Amino acid sequence: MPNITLPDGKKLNFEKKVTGLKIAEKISKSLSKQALVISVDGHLRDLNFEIDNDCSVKIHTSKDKEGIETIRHDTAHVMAMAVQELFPGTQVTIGPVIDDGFYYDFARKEPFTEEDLQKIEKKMKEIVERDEPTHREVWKRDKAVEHFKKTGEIYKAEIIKSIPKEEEVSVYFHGKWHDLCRGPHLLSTGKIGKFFKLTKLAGAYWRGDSNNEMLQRIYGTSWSSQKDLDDYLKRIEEAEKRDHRKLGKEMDLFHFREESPGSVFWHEKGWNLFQKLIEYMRTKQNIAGYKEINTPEILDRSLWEKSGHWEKFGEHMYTSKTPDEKIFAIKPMNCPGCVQVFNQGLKSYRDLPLKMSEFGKVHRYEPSGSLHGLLRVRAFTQDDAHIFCTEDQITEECLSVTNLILEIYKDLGFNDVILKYSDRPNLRVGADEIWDKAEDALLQAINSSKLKYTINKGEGAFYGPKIEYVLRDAIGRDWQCGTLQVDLNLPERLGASYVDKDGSKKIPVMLHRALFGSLERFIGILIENYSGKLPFWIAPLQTIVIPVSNDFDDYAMKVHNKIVKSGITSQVDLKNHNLNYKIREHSLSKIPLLLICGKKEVDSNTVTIRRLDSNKQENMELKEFLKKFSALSKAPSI
RNA sequence: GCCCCUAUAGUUAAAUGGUAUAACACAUCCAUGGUAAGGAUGAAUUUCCAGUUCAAUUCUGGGUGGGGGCACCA
Repeated sequence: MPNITLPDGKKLNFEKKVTGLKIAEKISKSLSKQALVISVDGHLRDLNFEIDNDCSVKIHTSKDKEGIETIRHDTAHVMAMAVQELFPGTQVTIGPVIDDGFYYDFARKEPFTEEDLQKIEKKMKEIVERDEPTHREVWKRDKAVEHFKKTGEIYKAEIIKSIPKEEEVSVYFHGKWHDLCRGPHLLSTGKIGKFFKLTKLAGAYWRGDSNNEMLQRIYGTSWSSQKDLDDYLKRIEEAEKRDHRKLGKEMDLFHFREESPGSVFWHEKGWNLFQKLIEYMRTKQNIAGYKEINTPEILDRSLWEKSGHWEKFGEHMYTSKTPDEKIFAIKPMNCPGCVQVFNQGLKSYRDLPLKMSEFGKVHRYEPSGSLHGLLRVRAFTQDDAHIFCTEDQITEECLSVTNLILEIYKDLGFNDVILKYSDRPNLRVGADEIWDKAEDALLQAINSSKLKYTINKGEGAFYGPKIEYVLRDAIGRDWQCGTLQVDLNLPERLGASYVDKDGSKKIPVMLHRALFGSLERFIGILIENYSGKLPFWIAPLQTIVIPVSNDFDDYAMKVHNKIVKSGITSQVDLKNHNLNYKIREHSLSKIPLLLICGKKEVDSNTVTIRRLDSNKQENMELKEFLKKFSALSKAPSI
């Protein structure tokens, strides 16, 4: 007779077979009400799953990840039910749980509309009201395939074929409606509650493969209380408010236009931010021993053929034919150009490691559907560098790249960084021994960095393993920015070599690295992270000087000129508006410092500071202000 | 690239088979002001190409861009 061990170690003994629900009832009335699913020896089961052996269990409520995910999974089922009731002939395919919600993919000729979503939601509420009971059946594979084929559910039949032989084929019923599903599920449709919302319509390929037909996906979210649902919707709204595309327009940083989709038109303020970041990086890299170079944007086709890009990357490359019929490519990467710089003159082992950096603007013909503001563009500037070194130097160089990245992210307010490590893919170049070495070296560097990391098996580049640096922003989103790749291929292809101690020619290892990745993308991330309120040292426009009335224009100009001389970006606002108006206007455009100048300031040779998001006034001598704030114009670590 | 949605002034929005409204921004004038919108006046617009129609910004088709996803991100 089953002996049930609870998470706190307590044991309960039952006379005969028992279900999760019974166990919950025995523990407490409130638990039996809140119980959603149960883990039995680590396997998630329905609450009416019959237990007849000794085991450990944990009963899940909406407070657990397992509980809330089951609610979402059930909501997906209820949605599919509603869709099939409203639109007979629609086929269901898959409907998994995702972060904060769920989706279900449907096959139907006519597209769903926004109004359909309302109808579906209404129908879902009806189904919740009907409180259809759930029950689970295990079917024979053949019977299941035949059944779903007969009912016109071709996709389901296909899914069954791909279920591993040793797994059961289970079918869940909610009332009469049923779906092939692994489960577990709640006891009835009423249990999901009413705190759900269908959020968006989308297309999605069957089995995620762009060669397959496109299905219609409906996304939704589902929670265990109205408050959680409201909080979630609020969170989405807040994230929309910090959208860099919106803020970029409002703050007059940049714009995009039809003539060049995916390329940025930088305005004065945005370009200032861009240049500040480059200046900052340049300083950091000089300190770290990099030599900055610059290589041509347009290079002859033959170089790209030699490097392998023509073949492997050709469809993403812009090309250009000259009047005399020569074909050039606009560089999609900086590496071949950099290797050519390395190739100038004989290099000795004493020159290694040789770190060459380049703020190189590259162009890639990205698929139109992937473009997204600054985050995915067709023309962007990489903070690129290539480190030529020996195999023995890989670990040390990787470690120093990692440290540099951490310093830089920290200066910019990102302290939460994780690594993604990708090792050898099936399709690759180079001998296994070299891969062994490269992977060991990278792993050593990762381990000594003490950062958390994940392994992406087989996801490395064809020419070598890589690390990707992922930072977490102020609202918990992860962004992959920096990357470090070991290249065992390109130096050889382009004939790079150095003279070793013994006088023999050797091929150097090349490390590709980028810290921000793309300046454009990083600026997008920065804007969203700070909601546009960038720290003083990096702000696109740091101060605006405002005279209290026109009588003080001269003094305001004088203050402005001194500020500009001290290296702080400043504007002076002499427009015909009153003080309140100007303060409101410039606060909304997120200028960190407003300097007010009136009679008081003129008489005492001071300025009155108003900081963004504060209504305090600080009066200080102009000299003191210049000293204090030009120091604050530097990055924290410089 | 694929699916769906979408395109009105500098921006954000409204309206209509008979060429369009508002707010903010902008310009001029008045007001010269002390920490988040002072007042008056003014100028300015239907994404492009076809089609239907007496008439298209509105309806239909297509192009292009934008948005949400999918795929892609070497």
